[in-house]
Amino acid sequence: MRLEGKLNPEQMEAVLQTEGPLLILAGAGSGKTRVITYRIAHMIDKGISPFNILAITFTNKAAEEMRSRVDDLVGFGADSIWVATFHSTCARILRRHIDVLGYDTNFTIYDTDDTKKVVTNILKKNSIDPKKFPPKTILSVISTCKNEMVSVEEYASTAMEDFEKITALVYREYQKALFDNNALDFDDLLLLTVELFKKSPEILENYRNRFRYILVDEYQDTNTVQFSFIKMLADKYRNLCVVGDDDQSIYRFRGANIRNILDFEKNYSDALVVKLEQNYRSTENILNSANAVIAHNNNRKEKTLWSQNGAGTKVHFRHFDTAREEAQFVVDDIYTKVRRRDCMKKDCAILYRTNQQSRELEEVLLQENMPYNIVGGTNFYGRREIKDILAYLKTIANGSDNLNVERIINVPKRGIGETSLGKARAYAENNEISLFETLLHADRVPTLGKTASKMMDFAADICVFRHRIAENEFEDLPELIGELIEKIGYEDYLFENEEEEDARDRMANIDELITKAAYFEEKYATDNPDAERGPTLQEFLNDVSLVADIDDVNTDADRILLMTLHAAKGLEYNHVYIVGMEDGLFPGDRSIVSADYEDMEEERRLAYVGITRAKEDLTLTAARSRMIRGSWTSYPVSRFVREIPSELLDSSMKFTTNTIDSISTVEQSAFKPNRLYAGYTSKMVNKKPESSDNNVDLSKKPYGTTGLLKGVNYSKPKAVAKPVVNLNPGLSGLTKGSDLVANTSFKPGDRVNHVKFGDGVIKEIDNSGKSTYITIEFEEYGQRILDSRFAKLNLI
DNA sequence: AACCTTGGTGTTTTT
DNA sequence: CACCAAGGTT
Repeated sequence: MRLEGKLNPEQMEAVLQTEGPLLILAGAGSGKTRVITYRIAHMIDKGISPFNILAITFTNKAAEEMRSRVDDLVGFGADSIWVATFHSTCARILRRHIDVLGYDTNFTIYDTDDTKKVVTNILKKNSIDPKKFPPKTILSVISTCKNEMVSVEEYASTAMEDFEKITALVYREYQKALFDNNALDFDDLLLLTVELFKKSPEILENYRNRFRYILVDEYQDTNTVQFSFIKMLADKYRNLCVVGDDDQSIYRFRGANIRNILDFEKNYSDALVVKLEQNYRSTENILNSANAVIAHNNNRKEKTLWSQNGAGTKVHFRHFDTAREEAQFVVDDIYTKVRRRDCMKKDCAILYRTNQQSRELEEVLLQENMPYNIVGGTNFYGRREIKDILAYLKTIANGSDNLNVERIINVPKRGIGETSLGKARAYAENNEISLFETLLHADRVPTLGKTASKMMDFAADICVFRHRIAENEFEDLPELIGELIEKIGYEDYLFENEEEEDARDRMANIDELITKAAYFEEKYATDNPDAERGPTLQEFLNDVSLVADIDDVNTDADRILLMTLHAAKGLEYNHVYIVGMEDGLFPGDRSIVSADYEDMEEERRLAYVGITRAKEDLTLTAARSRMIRGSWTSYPVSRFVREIPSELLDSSMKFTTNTIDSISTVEQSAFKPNRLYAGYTSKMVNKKPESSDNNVDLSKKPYGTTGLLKGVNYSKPKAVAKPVVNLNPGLSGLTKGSDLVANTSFKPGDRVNHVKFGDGVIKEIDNSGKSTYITIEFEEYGQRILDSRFAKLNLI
């Protein structure tokens, strides 16, 4: 392979340095991916076995791209390089060895939804008020602990305040619950791998010898446990190359430790440091704008990015009255460019700070008939029907996973309600067995009655699938999923319980899941050409649990792409629009009021990332008011816009100076440091901007919001209140409704009092149906038919 | 047991 | 606004 003429001197230096610790500080657009791929290709050229190379990327998409580009360069062998994300790398390692830590290798990976349910259950069990101690907050503390490798004991020993003590308690029970369910959260994947390495030096040695050459991309976004993982692996051969840009560190909120990159030279004193400062991506106006913004940060490695791409057009800034007008402008602008053949739709990206901002844009795009793709937001794998089917598959794969069993036990409806489930749950706990095990032998659970057989039928169905998988009876994953849906009657269930249109949409989603499974089979066959079998169910579930939104984006289709600034990292587009450039939105109000200046610096880095995504053309927009959380809110123009020198800006706004004084008085008045929110709402500004006449009905879209999504009710069975009148004098308290029917002590002609309808006379008692229905003529409410199981009646 | 309505609440970004 | 949990109704 020839390197001459393909790389600049710094890039060349990085590529040729294959041994020892190496830090590549790669500015935005400086040809980072090119350096990485050439470096790997060069290593293989030199005779290093691809089998000994580990490359960690941030997303699966980046991994795939890296592999295919190395493949293009070397022509063969690239498929034996281990290229994967931190999380999937650890998941793969743990699938082999986690039994060392007492877990079973068929563990389930819990997503944020799942972990929130676990914590909510723990709070309930301990009668802790979720209002005072929100699960989300507790979880974020637990996550921080895990990222920082702080064990339950360590955290508990330092816990002083109430919140910390509660969190310590929940942390302990949470970890136990995950263990009992044989489940891991995202952070566990990293943490337990490090623990595994500590516990078993042989296993560590094994991987050290395999991964003699390690490369980590996006190093600025690694956290402490990831650092530890890498360090353990790299310590023997010390061939560690890390690539990153401290100015693009945007994941502090999830534990990324910028010191990892800033202190790399301290940790590896013999490290070679290469700086890539020539930008090949953007025009000078765009690059200089980015440089000007990021220069306002203090905590950074000094560097100056330069470009030879020519000045290009200025950066555009447009200010609108409403978010709707802003969206309309962006869509019209793209439409005009596309019509003039300046670019294709897929050359355009619209970026925003928060996912909810996509809604307004989506409405306009639909209205204008512009094809688009939204990255993330309402996650495909978060949809109810997908979670249901996956919960079945996870139950088939891992019988200890109580959470997923609870999700599906009555979906589709099997007549197993909260009361019976509560009994089974209690039995499982008392006997220290899993819920699934209990269901399998539900006849041993006292007082379940007929529900026991329903439970056993359910458990038996699952067992049949397990057995058939073990016997290799399924051709492939799509066949397995197809038969599962058939067996449980999921399609009928959807159509019986929902509007036809909604049910159809959900089935379309399930078809999509089956398509993904088929695609996974295909990819597996390509990646493992010598494999004698297809992928296992676990491997599929692994993959599904660890996809990032961005991984699924189809870049071939000619569509406008919409995504958050975070999702855009690592990507580039000819035409970039960043919407919602408002102080309060971007930077977010939290970072504005925060006492920690790092919060604002991280927002600024995010702005830097956004700006540097643009190659030719960058447009920034803002709205004077927009609907946020149901009320109209106004924010001033973002400081990041004002940090761009005016000579680089083509602006509709009159800047007098680049200070806060250039904002109108009304907007300035919003800047009260002691207020939680930096904006003001419709109560303060009496303006309700236009709406409606060209509104697109979003409710027609699939997975509309209201009424469709029903969570599983995990509420603890509460003590049953004594009925006003014991309808069944033979039994004390309430039992199953059907038992009451025969013994009802009312008869036609009786005068009764109803708790809500007042007094009345019984006209008729009908017990031909599944319950007893009492027809009563009320004095004030007229004739009513009440169900004897629930009606609270007093004989008078 | 299942459904529907109400009310209270929270808010970035994501593997 | 939009989501969820709790409570009431059939």
